[in-house]
Amino acid sequence: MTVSRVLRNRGDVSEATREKVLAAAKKLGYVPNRIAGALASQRVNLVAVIIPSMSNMVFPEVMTGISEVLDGTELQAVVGLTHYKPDREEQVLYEMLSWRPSGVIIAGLEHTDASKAMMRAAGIPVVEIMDTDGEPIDSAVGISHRRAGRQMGEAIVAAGYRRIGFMGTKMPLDHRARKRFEGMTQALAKAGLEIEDREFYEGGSGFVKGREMTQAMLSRSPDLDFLYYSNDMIGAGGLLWCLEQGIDVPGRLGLAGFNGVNLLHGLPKLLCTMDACRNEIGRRAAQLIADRVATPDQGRGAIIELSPEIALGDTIRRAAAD
Amino acid sequence: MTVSRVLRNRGDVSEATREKVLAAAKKLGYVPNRIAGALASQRVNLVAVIIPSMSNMVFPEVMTGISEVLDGTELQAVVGLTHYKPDREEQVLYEMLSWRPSGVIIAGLEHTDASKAMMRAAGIPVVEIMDTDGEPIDSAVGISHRRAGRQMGEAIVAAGYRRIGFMGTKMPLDHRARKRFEGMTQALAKAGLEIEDREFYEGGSGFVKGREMTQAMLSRSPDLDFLYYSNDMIGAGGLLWCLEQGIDVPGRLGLAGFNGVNLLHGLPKLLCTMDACRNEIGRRAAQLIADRVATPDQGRGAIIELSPEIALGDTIRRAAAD
DNA sequence: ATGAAAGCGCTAACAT
DNA sequence: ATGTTAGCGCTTTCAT
Repeated sequence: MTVSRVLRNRGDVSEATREKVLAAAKKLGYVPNRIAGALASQRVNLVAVIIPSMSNMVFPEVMTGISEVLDGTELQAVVGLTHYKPDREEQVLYEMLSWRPSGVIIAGLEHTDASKAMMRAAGIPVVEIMDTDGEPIDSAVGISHRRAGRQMGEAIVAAGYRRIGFMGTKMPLDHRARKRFEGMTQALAKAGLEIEDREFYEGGSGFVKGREMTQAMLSRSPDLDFLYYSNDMIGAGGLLWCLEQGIDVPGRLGLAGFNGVNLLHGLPKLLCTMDACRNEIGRRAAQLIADRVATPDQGRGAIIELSPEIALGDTIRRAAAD
Repeated sequence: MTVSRVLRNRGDVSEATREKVLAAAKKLGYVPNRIAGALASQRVNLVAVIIPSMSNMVFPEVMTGISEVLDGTELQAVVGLTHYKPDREEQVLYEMLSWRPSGVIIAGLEHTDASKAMMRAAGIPVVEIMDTDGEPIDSAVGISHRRAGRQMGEAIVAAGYRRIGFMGTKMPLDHRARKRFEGMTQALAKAGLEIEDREFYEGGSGFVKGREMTQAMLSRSPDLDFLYYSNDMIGAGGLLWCLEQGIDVPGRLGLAGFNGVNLLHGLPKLLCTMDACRNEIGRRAAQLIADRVATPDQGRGAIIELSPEIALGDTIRRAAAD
């Protein structure tokens, strides 16, 4: 009836009745039932966001980017966490699609066949984020982690380092970390080098982890002259340890991380890193969805590859050519 | 029809038909429409989680706690962000309640009258988290920030510090930070002391912010012998700066933060802090909701106050009584 | 500018 | 063990 029209600011309703309805609604604490609304209208203003975790630095920032854009629209993000498990991802996706969202933003390009089938069958815009090394189902926004690893490898070689150690998470399913590692390996190989030592850890990434691993690796392989960390948190821990030991960074030993975590600016030395473009990825992905919702038959299959630069900081030698 | 029964594992269905239905569903990529289901059954397995932000350390950990518990149930968290703005909270709440969730977990005890009315009228379990200094609408899980501030103040006084400076966010609406500040002031007053200098900042909490503020405050008030930071990130920045300046910490100058951010273990010195019990708050709140959903007429109005201890660390003098 | 009626895709209760 | 029927609370369309 008329009430419905008022609450959606739709159709022609006289100002008088309009106000009357609004007043009554407020007094009764009436909240409309969107479930019924969505069922009747076949429209749901929800965007499913499916990401591995909230406990590292990266995804909260992606979420912030998504919110920045969606807050300017009718759309609402709904988050589901997969904990890097493909079958959990499948289940979360199923749950979310059962609410018939207007779009899906999902981390990564690797999914189970069932997940892919569901996303294709859903008939809604799907944006795969973080990574562009692979074949997206529909659209993608991210960076090439393989290239990121390669660029860092090239920078390390160019700076004159030769004996490189690697530290990362023990996560066979963190495809992006794997791709960075592959890129780095490839760049080193081109210079006739190999990773000399490596160490993998489980659990949260804190400073302590970085310290412990660095100590372990350097006592095992004291001749290393560069340490590449798969994220900035452990890199920062390693940096603090090295400085305490009086190790000359970046002269005797170079260090680099990944992610470009701004919160860490303010360490005794600025860690060499590479921005993962977290906020921008979130914003661009949300924009893609918003545009597709507004204009359903445009922009399918868009691929946006961002190109972060290395931030050299103070932990890698500058101008080795001098 | 029967299909519905199969997909919900309900009622008596023969194994044969069951399998047939499942196979067909999988092949067609069929995902049931929960909107219709929810409308028909008047049950929605969603829990609305309403928090200020995702970009500091605290709420992602609360979310992790919530997920840990909810993952063992049929319930699903749906997050809405308020950015510390009461009217945005009201709007987000309205949006979420319109989906008729099974429960609400909301940060803080301060809400607009309209928000409170909505929550009371919703007829579902509501758990207000983080804070217990006030009157909850229904249940609450948190710590007393006033007491936390007081305890820290007492510890500072007991350690023999006398000239205290405070640094916090310029956030009139961060009630918990405000309550901690009040508690601290009160404890100092009892010892005849006052905060001698204070500084407030805007924007993200990074190490750099802590460094800059510490430098500014100490050059303005060089006689301070203790600095209390409203969070660990800026405290860590301050600590790093002080150590670089060669300031004797905790001898000449004591430092303390708040939150108990484990990621920061591994700094050159362990920052004195107080755990905000983020993960446990999330878990207990989720448990409260889960229990109420299982047994609707039990546990209304439960108030769980957690009692974190001060973690002295290395930045406050021990055993001043010696 | 307002009212009336049909139906969105399920679940619940009741047949069979 | 399976089929049938009547809504759930809205939106949409058509009528007034």
